[in-house]
Amino acid sequence: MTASDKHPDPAPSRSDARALIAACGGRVTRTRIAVVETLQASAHPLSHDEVGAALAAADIPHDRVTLYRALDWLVEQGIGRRIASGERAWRFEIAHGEEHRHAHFHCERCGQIVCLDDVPATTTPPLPAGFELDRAELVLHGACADCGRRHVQASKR
Amino acid sequence: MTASDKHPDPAPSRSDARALIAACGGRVTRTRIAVVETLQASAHPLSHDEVGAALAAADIPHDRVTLYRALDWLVEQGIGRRIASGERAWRFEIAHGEEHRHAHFHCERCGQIVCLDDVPATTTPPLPAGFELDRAELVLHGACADCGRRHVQASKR
DNA sequence: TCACTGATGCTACAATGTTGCATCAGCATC
DNA sequence: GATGCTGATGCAACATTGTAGCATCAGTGA
Repeated sequence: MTASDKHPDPAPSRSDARALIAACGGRVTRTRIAVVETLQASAHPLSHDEVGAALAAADIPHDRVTLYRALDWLVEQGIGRRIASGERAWRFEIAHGEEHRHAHFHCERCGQIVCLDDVPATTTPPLPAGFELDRAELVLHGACADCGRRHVQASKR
Repeated sequence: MTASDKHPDPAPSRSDARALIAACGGRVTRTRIAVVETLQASAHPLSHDEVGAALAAADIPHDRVTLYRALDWLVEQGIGRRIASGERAWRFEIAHGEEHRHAHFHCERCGQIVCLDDVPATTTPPLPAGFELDRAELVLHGACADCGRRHVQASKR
């Protein structure tokens, strides 16, 4: 993986993950460190399953339920963010503060989720009286560059 | 249910539902008619489960799988629209054309989804090169008027 | 090193959605 | 109105995603 694959904001490192977790008052465990590092190293939000696969690839033993709980804990602490991708499963990414809340693009051909760092998800729409806005989620659906290209080529044949 | 509870656009009626289904070349069946009428009569998107409950209340026999297939078919034909509410289950509403595509509000206290007819979901954001936009989904999360009020009252005590 | 307690790793279960297949019923035709 | 074709239905089984309960393990402070 190259630097350009990574999220632009933080330079992920083992000590960063440990510090991040410890700062929240949680225990610094193998699973949590690995989950944070996996999310930090990914350019796009990962599903629970993808995080699990990454841990397995790194030979880090883990349990499905523990992973759910670790991800939930990260979201609860504000370290992580949960995204409804439009598919059934949640996806998770590292939170970079409210001001960095961005829209996501969901490719309906390959299922990939891409962060649109330039497209803010925060809006101040006219809500009915009495409604309180907590956060906005903007998900764009379509075809990513790779899939769109493949589709054009296929239809040309 | 009063008129103000209903979606503003079409005046739902049995013949409407039949015509809508027949116009797509599909067979006009008991289940499909009931599903279309249920969605038309609702002011907000319904989950599969809620549609099933409505059919049960109307004494219309139906199967869970048939309901899934009927809803899928409606979406496929452009009669219905599928919404990822942020919870695990899909929700469905009657589609009123692309120009009526609107944002939705998800109340995190009562789980209700409200259509924000005045807030368009369509945007033309700056996408990376090669990306093709199909549709945008904007979901706002927070507390609806009822829940927000209850919360304020509870915290005053 | 020890004790406390939060985190983990099991099993079991719930909710939501899908697949395969035999049967039924809508619709066109006669 | 009777008939046949085929799409729609109903049922059982299964897949995926997420949650609950509980015994055990391990991080952390003393």
